[in-house]
Amino acid sequence: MTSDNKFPSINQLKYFVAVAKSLSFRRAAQALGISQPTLTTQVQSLEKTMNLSLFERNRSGTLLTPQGNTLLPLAQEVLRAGQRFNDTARELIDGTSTTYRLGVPPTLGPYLLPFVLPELHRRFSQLKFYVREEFPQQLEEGLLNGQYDLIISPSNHESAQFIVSELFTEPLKLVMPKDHALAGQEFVKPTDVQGEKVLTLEGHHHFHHQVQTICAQIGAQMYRDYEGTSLDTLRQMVVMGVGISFLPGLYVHSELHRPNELHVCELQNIPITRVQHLIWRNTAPGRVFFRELAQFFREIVAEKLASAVHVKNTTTRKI
Amino acid sequence: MTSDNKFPSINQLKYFVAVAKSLSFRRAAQALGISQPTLTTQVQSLEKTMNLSLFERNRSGTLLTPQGNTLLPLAQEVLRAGQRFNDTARELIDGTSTTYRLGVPPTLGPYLLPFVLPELHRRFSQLKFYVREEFPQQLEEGLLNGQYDLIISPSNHESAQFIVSELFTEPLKLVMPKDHALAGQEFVKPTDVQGEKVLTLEGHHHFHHQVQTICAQIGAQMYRDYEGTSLDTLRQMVVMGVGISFLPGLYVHSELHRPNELHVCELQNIPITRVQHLIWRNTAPGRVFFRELAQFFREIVAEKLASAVHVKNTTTRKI
DNA sequence: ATATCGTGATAGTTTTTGCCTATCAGTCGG
DNA sequence: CCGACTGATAGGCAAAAACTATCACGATAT
Repeated sequence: MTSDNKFPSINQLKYFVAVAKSLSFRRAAQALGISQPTLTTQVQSLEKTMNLSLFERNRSGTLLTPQGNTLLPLAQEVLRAGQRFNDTARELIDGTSTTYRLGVPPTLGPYLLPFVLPELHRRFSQLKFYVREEFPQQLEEGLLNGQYDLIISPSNHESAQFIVSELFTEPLKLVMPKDHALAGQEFVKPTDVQGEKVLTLEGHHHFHHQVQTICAQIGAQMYRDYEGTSLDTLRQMVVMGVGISFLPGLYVHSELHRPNELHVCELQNIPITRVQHLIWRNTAPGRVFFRELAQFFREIVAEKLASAVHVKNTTTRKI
Repeated sequence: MTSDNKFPSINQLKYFVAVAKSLSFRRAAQALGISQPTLTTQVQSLEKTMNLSLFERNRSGTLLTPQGNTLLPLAQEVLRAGQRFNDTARELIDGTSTTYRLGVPPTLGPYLLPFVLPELHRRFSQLKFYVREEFPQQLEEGLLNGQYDLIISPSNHESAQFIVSELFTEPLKLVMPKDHALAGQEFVKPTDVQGEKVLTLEGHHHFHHQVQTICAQIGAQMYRDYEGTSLDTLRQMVVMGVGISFLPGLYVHSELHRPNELHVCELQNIPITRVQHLIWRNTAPGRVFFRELAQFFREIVAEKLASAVHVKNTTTRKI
């Protein structure tokens, strides 16, 4: 006796509406493609569960009761909502009209997605991404627990649960003030950098660890007193002469339109890069489409950002 | 292949929402009071008819797919619409929370309903009437074809399809200008009226025919050149001295608050009245309540309008 | 008056659907 | 590596929903 939430079935509501429209059980049954007795019993059953009369049966014709009159638009609203569900479901079938939750690292998203997403939208006008920026570690965690459907991440952690598709290789450029002693060279000898103060982002950026590794490798010292919270502040600190730094190729490509501000170069013979991947759960039902999507990413990047990054002709691989 | 309007059942949507909420088939099944295999098969069936995946099944846990995520609010909207249907149906059960379409003659409605409807609303706060004024002939036609649920009418045509419940008897008052020769008497001898010009409403008012009958009976002449379209214009014409007229007691009671304008009297020994009835179809499922309703009408009229009309202690009778 | 046609309701039967129990096959944490 | 968890599957039964055939009644035309 808590709450008799005995819902009428959608079919019964459909039958109710059909009879209300034609005011004839026989004609309504024909329109519905069912037999008249079925229609009669179903409507009776609906009336019984609702405990009221929807129709006034007359040997000649059928009329809506005042109650039926009141309930008719509500029943139609249920059917309309069902129809919307159906229509939307149909659109979603092939995966190109769906909204995916995409996670990207903050040091990549703003400099990559503006080139890629508009082009994807051009190809699949109904395809949408809900983009969120987080550090790679949280991205992977979020992908695992369902917060994301897709992430882009530099780490290709082996995991039985992920499918990792390599997108492109991005160089890390060495930047320094225009008036720096090493400025002017396109390639700088690693030995020249020894002893330089290298600035980087705060610790939980993947970028931080990578720079740390590089510094250890070439004997440079990381300047830990000032760690930026964004690539923009990092650039500003370099401009102000606090030190030198590494900046992702896509950032340089996107943001350094005033080349006189900084000198951009690379380390000689030591290609420093990071590799970005598109990653999804191997259990994701969208995995077929995700594989195509990764390919689209590569194609678009190869087309639009060839000057900044390198796209291997890699096919998706499972790790 | 026209349109696969294979609707998901309401139950399946309910199951979908339940699983989406708890992200666990077993817990959702428990919450729904069904077994886990049933839930699994129903959700699978839903996915199959929709031809997409709503959930990503992982041996440890369950996640919504992007499609499921999109469809979830739509499914909830269907359920909410169903809930509204249910809630409304529950309110409508006893008939006192329903909107009834009530038809009344134009010579009665404005002078009766303002006294009755507020009182009915006081007793049944959810009871509503959609009131429409028409001539009695159209009222009966409208009642027959379902345009009205209830009508008030002076005619008590015998009909196998109607139930007629007498409400009250209303006198027709004789009115004349203050300076008329007969003014001043409370009862006028019928013979004195012979030769008087009697004004009335246009032909399709029931009122017209009744006055016609009376005139023939007492030997007065109907003045056919000016037939009013409303009781108000009729009154104005009498005030202007065009002739004398009969006016319904309830109209006199409602509108003649300036008694010096007109003299109101009655014919001696000839009680002229009209009887109003509440009428509904004998097939109307609301007939039990309509019977009560007629009784309420009589009680309210007896209480509020005793000075203007007469209520018999009549019970409902079938004609 | 009476036969005919049209209405929805009913009876009896078959098919489909929904739900159950029992069990399986993976995954995860200790 | 084991036990505890996940959802999926198989088989069976009962309820729901469908069908055909027929009925009872009212309206209408003959």
